[in-house]
Amino acid sequence: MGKAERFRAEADGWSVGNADEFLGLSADESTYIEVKLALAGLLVERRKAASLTQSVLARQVKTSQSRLAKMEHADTTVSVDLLVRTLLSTGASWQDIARVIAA
Amino acid sequence: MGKAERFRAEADGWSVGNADEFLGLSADESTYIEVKLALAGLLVERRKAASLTQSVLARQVKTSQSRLAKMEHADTTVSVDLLVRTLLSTGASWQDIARVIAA
DNA sequence: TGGCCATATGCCTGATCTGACATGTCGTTG
DNA sequence: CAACGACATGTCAGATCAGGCATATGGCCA
Repeated sequence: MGKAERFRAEADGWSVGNADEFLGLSADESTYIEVKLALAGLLVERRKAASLTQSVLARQVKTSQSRLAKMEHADTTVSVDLLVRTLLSTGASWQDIARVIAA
Repeated sequence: MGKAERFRAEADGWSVGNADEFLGLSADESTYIEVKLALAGLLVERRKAASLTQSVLARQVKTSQSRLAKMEHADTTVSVDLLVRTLLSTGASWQDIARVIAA
């Protein structure tokens, strides 16, 4: 990743749709980012639904508020791995995960 | 991870179902492993469907035969991240991914 | 049996990720 | 405006992962 950084800035605000050809991202790269964004979105959604602050949720899932903030923005320093593990520890099921990934 | 290693031995042969309480795995841990196994399975499936050897596919997706072998076994040194990226670069869509994760 | 091919495993090195702290921004409220 | 709470961002040490070489194992067939 790296080109993804420039992309991220634009992606803010959760403009859901097509990341696509913003700047020479291959189809695979943008799909990968979209998956991350989808997972990040689910995380925010779940936290809000439970009306928790980032700090509180962070404590519950054993990470820091700052990392959680990065997860919610699909920061480039956050892997799909971390997102999946964190979602699961918030009680999400793999069906929940599949659902958001399925667009 | 770590407990997961012992688990892996049993998981071989793709006994799909419940990894569950094999040895003190929390629900989250086993769900995480099941997701990995599902993705790994899809990878094998796709490779076989294209009748490629690990070496050939490895070259195509720019990795090594050994790492690909580990991916197909959901080895503990392989992350969900790598599995997802590799699947995408074999041409899988995120729907394909969602489908297998959804059990 | 020996050679060959496909796959699996061990291991090391460099790359990337994770957690956490410190600090910054923004919005609200007294 | 000052103080506060919630969220965002920069940074870095330590942890984990990725790539790939070397080698091992397991068919298969002459």
